[in-house]
Amino acid sequence: MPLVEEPILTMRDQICDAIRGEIIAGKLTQNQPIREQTFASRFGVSRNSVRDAFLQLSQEGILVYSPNRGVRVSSSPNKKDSDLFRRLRIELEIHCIERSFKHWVDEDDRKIKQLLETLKLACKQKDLKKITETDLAMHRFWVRKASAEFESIWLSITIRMMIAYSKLEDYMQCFKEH
Amino acid sequence: MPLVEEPILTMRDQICDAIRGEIIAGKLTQNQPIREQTFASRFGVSRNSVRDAFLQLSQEGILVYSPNRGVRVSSSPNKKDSDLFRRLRIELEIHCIERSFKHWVDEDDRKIKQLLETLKLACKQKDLKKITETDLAMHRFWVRKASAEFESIWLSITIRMMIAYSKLEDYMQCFKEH
DNA sequence: TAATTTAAAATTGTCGACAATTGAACATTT
DNA sequence: AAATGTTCAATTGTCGACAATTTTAAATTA
Repeated sequence: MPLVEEPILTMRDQICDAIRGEIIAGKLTQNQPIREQTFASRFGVSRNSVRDAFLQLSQEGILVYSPNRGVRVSSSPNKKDSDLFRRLRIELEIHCIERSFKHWVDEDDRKIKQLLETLKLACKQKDLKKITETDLAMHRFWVRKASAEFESIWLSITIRMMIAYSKLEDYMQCFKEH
Repeated sequence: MPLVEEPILTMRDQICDAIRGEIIAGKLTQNQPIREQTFASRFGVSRNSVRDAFLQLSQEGILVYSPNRGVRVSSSPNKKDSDLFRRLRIELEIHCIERSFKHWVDEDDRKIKQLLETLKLACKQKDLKKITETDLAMHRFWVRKASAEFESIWLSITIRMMIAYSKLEDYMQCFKEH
């Protein structure tokens, strides 16, 4: 039996992660409509599971849902909005760190250190896709550690920022904070 | 043709609103499991639509989802967490007000004034259910006016607060702010 | 009796089929 | 030609059925 309960990945979560990845990687452009059948065929599942994922991602804000018209990739927020998202995100993360500080164990430390190394390497290589992915994974790790309750809110906010910014400076800045 | 486009209410949205209402009204208690079939029968729809609503409410944080085990009403956050939620909520609402200020029209003013009257009355009668509902509707109104993008995040945060607090003082305090 | 195993019932997960809605191309009217 | 109406294909919405999983209850064993 594992010490820390690993979260069960549902089909829906897998599809969500895949779509998020494609959007962050820039494979899907802004306002592009996304069809249920396309992804159903790609993953070899029925439309129903894809539909679940679409609804979740809409709630998350990375997709925009219109009744009877399906979903499209949401457009990036303006400067003021993404500044707000950044503030909210930082406030949330600080809270999560404080909250999970006392439950911190060596295992976690190793995990974070490893992710930091990956991030450092990715920064040097200026591999934006990898930087984004690793950064997301790292922050997500300790937010989830604090509470699964926070994870969904945090993800909603962060994912919107990620649509907006694809600049290297932001990630350099993130180092400082760590 | 209406001047302002009214949002289309899907079956899913209707079910979500109903469940939110029941939770806020205290008909569903903390950690109580909720069955798909129960609500499917109640609304006269198939389990699929109810399932969609459950997933959305889980993403929102008012329900907690476990794979293969369904959903349960989430438990109320502790003091520190709900304080965080309150800060985030206020920051979001201020942003939304600033954002939508220039697009404000008389129609909106009337709507808000009317809601405020209802709220005042409810406060005098100490009708907690009605206070909560009206307060929610009012704030939601101008958040949505600012941007539908914000609405889901705002709702996630606010709904968590509402689970936590059912005190009158909070609502009296909200007056001051208006 | 307490612990374990087994069987059955309840519940969620997934699918394919069809209904309802939308969008686009084409035809009709003014 | 522009506006309106009509058909048809593509897409989403909903349903019922069955598979997979979990929970509950009963039976068995030590």
